[in-house]
Amino acid sequence: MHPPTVEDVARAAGVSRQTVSNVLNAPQRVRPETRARVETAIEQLGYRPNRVAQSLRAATSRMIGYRIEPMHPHALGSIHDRFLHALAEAGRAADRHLLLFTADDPQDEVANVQALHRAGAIDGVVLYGIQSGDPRPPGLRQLRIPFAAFGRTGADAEHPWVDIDNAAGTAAAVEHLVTGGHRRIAFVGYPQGAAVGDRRADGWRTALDQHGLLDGSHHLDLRGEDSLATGSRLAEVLLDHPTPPTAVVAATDTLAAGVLRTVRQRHARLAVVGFDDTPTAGALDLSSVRQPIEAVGHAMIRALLGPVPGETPGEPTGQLLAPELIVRASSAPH
Amino acid sequence: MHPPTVEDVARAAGVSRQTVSNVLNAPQRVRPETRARVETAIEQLGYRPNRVAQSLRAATSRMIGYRIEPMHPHALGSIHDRFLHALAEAGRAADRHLLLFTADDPQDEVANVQALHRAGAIDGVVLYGIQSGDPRPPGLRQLRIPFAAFGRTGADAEHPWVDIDNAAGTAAAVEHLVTGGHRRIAFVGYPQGAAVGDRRADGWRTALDQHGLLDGSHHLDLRGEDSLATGSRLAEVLLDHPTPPTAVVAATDTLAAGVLRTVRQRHARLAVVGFDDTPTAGALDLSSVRQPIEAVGHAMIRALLGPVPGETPGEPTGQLLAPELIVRASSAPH
DNA sequence: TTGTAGGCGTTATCAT
DNA sequence: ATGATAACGCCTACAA
Repeated sequence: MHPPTVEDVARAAGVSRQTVSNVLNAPQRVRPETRARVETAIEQLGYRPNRVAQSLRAATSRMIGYRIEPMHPHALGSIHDRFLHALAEAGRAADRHLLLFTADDPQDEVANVQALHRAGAIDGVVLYGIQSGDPRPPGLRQLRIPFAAFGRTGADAEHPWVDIDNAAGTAAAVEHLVTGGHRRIAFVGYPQGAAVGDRRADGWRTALDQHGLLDGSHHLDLRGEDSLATGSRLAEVLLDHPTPPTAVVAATDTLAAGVLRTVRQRHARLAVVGFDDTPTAGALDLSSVRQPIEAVGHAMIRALLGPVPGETPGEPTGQLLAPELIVRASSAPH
Repeated sequence: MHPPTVEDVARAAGVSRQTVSNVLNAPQRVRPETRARVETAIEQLGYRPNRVAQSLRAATSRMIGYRIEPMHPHALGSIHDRFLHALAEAGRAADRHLLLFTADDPQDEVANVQALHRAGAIDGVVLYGIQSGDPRPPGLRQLRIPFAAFGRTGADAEHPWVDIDNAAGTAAAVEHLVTGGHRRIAFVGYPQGAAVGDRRADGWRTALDQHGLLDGSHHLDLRGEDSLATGSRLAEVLLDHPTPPTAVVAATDTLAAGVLRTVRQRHARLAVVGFDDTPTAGALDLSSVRQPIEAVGHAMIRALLGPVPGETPGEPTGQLLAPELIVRASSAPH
């Protein structure tokens, strides 16, 4: 009826509880003969150590908290799905499971994390959607709750984080387009001030500059909210310019999709590269910068389980991962 | 340092551990005076009952397992995000948390669930992406592990399930279009044999029939894989027909988006309604049938925590929820 | 190499 | 109304 316990296994194998425990936790200390007997009993009974008892005993839940946010209704597709799966997969490799919880806002998130941590339900937490000046890292640090952040706040020296090298992504897009013969390459991004958006703009600008293509291209840097309509509208602006670009680097696939729509409507020629490699990109045959999310997942679990931040000050706390450009038809040389 | 325990609270309040426990679990049995003292101590120490100890004691983890699948790369956007959040939110209301795990396939999923259940890590599991003939429900039933399924397998009498009334969704779309004056309304869906797709086709056909509009509309029922390209191609076929439809009901937003693309390219007039109300629909101003995912989440938690299946045979085990049509510009009357 | 004892934090049972 | 005892299943000493 109830799952078997060490006691049951011990009885079945004719040994004591502790020998069973030893077989599992320190096999070398048990005579092969006895071990075999115990292992057979374990097999036959289908015994699994009770994780709850283990947790109580070890004062460790082997659970990692993760706040699942309501979906942004305007986002055409995000990498959140991929991230969560990658995190779960990375957790499996480290014998950790994810505990999902909800919260009303970042403050509430910290409060819920504290409650879960005090209750012994989680050992730490992974933070997603980090913004500049995000209150969660300092909050959790003060509570001395282990965490790792996906993204940077601007004050990241004191806690573990993992981030994508956004600038490298747009730079790679520019390289690719320059190689394809393009000389006037525009950028369509979201408003200045958003950290991620600014870094993506930086990569574009820097790469252009390295090829001496930056002069007089101020009209080629357009910003707006992250939506299909905005992408569409900004593409109109670009195409209507006397010296229009021949290629566009977009800060997101959503913006890129908007650009593509205008391009198709006007039968214009304009190479486009997006960012994030969402399913939308695949569907539209849109070249896109792909974030190495699986690697991020592993890095975050490692960062979280690694040395406690603050204990060895001065150590590197962060990790920057390079994205990869996926080339599709939208940026094929004419 | 370590979180406070009942012991600490008891000491602080000058009572025994059990009185503290009583204050929390049977307040009426404690003298108001004492209770107040204990509650103050709890407050001051920030005491939270240790969930792990509670679980060990109660032989219940208050955790619900959920397998997170890798994202389908071709899906333009799915309701999975919404579903997972809804489930977590519903769980919160019932003092349950979700434990995420991964698996290679349905078989592996059942095996992992069994392991987690034996280990006391989860009390039950929620099944997503149910297919006809899905092996998971019978597998879990045999293992006597509580579960609830989102969707139906075709043999659902013996376990709790929650499903969307897919036929009602497409029927509502047809009603809407008929009201708008349309007489030739096509259906674009995925191949026959897929249960969900067939039900959506059924709703379309039934509603058309009720209005006497079904005659000679065989050429208006087209199927293909769920992709943008397919939607696009099938729209071409429809528009090229001597008596083309004036409206289309699509089985998914992805297919609908493909239809829309063709419509725009050819400057054709064709009302379109999609299914799932994904972010894509919002971005394209596409009317779409919205699944009541939040309600599904609550229903599933209730179903899971409800009476154990099989104990009271003959009871209704399932629940069918009606979707809602979201009207946008794509189906506006001409 | 194997067994005995104790305790992780909680709560139900039973006494006072 | 409150307190002592025991048990959930496991594991880390320590003892034999």
